Amino acid sequence: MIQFLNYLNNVTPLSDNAQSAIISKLKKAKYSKNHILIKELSRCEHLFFIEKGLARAYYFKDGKEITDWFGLENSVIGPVVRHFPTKTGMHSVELLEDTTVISISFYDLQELYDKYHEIERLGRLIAIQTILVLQQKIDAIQFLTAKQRYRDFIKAYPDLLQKVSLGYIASYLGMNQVTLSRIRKSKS
Amino acid sequence: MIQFLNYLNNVTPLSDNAQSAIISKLKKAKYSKNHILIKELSRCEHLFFIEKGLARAYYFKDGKEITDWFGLENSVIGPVVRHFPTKTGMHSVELLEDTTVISISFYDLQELYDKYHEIERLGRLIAIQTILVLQQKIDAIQFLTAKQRYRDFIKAYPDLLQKVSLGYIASYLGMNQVTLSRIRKSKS
DNA sequence: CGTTAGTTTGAGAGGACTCAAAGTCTGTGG
DNA sequence: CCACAGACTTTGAGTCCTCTCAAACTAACG
Repeated sequence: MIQFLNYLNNVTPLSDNAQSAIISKLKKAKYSKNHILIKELSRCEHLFFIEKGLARAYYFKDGKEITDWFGLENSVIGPVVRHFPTKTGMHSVELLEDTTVISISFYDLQELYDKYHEIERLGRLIAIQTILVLQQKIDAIQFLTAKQRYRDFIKAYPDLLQKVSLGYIASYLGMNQVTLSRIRKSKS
Repeated sequence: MIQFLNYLNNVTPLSDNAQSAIISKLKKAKYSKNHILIKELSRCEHLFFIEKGLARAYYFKDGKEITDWFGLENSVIGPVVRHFPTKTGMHSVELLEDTTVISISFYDLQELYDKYHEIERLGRLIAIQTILVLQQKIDAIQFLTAKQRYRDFIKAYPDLLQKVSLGYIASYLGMNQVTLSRIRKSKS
């Protein structure tokens, strides 16, 4: 569990009290590749932390699957992607490798928010980090060409290229899979 | 100031204590049209609430001005747009009408966060609202055509059309001003 | 090996952009 | 009260990026 606490302390330092309160609510679990960790994100009752492994969030848009988010090790699912109902429909999270996750129920989380001011702060700061990520994403979609977005992606996640199929990356980058293939070919 | 408190209470109900603590830190001011309310957002020391009037946030991208955000009455500047340094450079807020704003310094705000758990929660919830707005924006840019985005804009802000010049709206919607002009013409 | 998922390639279409010029509106000064 | 400068909007022509549809490959797995 130490890894998760490190992650949290890195956002904002927590007291020993708060830390052990958090620990008492955590559960660890291991799932294998292709497991659907979350069927319907908006109805998911838990927040997850990926200790080891890899995940992706996706949904359907006009019959096509859109990958929204990649969950590398040491990332949190819940605050990061939309965990609110959308008209778009199902938003799911699938594991792309054997993965160890740590979870806490939203019920317990809410209780911790109520009880510990500092945990509430933690939540605020994580939300703000998410805002920054989304703003960067907006900039990328709005101003960069498909080629530039792909290049940035390679820089940011060099190892994902091997692990993840082209189609997932293409939809993540907001472009057609065919387009990505051509871009990759034309490498330069 | 009651209007601002209503706004806040609407996000999450605040105790009388917290409310009067907030009130004691607020300042009201009135500025006229074209006034630059914030020169450099990332260095701005205050959070603003628009009680009456209209504002826009903008920045420069490759020499062109991009409008990022419109501040209608009852909206907050600070958490809503990026108030963090960006490589992009200057991010400013300009008033488009004579405007009454209520402000609080970030220093005081931090103090309130420290002192009142419930205000920290308020901050968290406002951040989450912002996340939702940004996700909608991403969906719009990524999946809707320029025409559709314009239509949605008209629905969402019907009165802004009269008040704001085309160029601002175009960049807000992530399209060329010339394109917007054609779209508007082709109405349907 | 055959079946299926995933990737590449080709041809053609369309949306949005750029550059450029013409029109329109608005406010100020003569 | 008119005229003109400056700002904003419209229109035209041409280009490019990305998409779609379709078909050919390739790789992986049972």
